[in-house]
Amino acid sequence: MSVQERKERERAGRERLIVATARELAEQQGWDAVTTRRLAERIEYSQPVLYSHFRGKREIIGAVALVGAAEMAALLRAAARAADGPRARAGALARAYLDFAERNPAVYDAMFQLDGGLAFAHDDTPEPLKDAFAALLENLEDVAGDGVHPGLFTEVFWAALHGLATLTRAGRLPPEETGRRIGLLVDRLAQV
Amino acid sequence: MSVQERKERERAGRERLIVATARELAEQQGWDAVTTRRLAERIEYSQPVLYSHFRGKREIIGAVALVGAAEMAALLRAAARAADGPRARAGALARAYLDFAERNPAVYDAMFQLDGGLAFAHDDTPEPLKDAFAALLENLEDVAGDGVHPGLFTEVFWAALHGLATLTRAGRLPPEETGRRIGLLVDRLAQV
DNA sequence: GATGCGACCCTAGCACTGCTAGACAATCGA
DNA sequence: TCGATTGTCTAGCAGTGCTAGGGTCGCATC
Repeated sequence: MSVQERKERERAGRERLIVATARELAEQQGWDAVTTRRLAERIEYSQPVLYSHFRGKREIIGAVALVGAAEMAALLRAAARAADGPRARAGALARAYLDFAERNPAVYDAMFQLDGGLAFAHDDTPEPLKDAFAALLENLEDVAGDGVHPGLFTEVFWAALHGLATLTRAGRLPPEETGRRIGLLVDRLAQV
Repeated sequence: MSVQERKERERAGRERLIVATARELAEQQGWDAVTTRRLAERIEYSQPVLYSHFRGKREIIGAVALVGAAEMAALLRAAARAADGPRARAGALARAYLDFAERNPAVYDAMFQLDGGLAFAHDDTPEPLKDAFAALLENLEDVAGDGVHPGLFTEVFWAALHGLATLTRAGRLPPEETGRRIGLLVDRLAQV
């Protein structure tokens, strides 16, 4: 029995290694550089080993996305905790969100740009994703305004942040003004 | 001389055919299905012909993006013209934008999601892209509010629309509520 | 401790991708 | 009519995600 447990531990460890290596490689050289061959070489196994853990490259991207979502949720909550008052919390949340996207572009891509084969906005949405949304929601409901559904407000707020994040990263928006854009956004969206 | 002119006309026509076919194929089966082989087969030429018009697949995507930008700019202006008053114009603009993204997902991807090798937010940004932004700007400056730079306001407004468009299309946001999200967004962002 | 079995992993290969070199044919100017 | 140039195609390269099959290792059993 203990032999089997050890094997499972080793398997789980190797799976984490795959995900961490994929993330690392993606951050270093972009997702295009994350090929199954290169990934296999870095973890010092052959390609087929990857497929004994994941159905394919898509699932690996999805796994990176889940890890990233958990990380982001924690960062968002920490940023919100450090702020005083609902409005300041909203601002801190927005800055933390864009900061995460800027510091972890590959992970952010895995979460929202690439196809990681993950379900969204459904009952079977993976927990880390729902939790990341919850981290936004619980810190925004106080500024949604009267008569506005907090969930809907959070969706709009999130979409705006997502737009800023992706357009900035793709070179569509000059990054120097990010701070002012956040200021304007929070100023207008957040009520009292 | 007229022979040369005819040849240039034919070349230009074939180039338009390539772009239109790429767009069509992408809308039908997604950009992944737009391979140089399939594209060449559809235009009834061999692959290398594509490379006599474009440096590579990237440039073809970029060409589709430019056509799309021109189309979008026209649609945005038409929608804005049909509305009465600054605020209603902003609303109409937002609906037209999301409508375009929903009706032409592949073109929208070419413009903002994929790498078409286009320069943005620079002096050498292609005219159609600058013009599409201008179409937003000229219909939003009246609702930017006092003391707010219209360009900055347009960027934020645009980012929010872009976020809604991409998250909705990727299944991250349920599409049923799109109308209410637009309502909330315009209601908060637009100042009288 | 030997043995048979099963889990595990690797080599090799498939069909596909974007892209290009070089041969060939059609068209043009003289 | 002939030579040169332009244009196009066939064939092939290196690389992609993914998989079938064989072989080797470590384990549970006798």
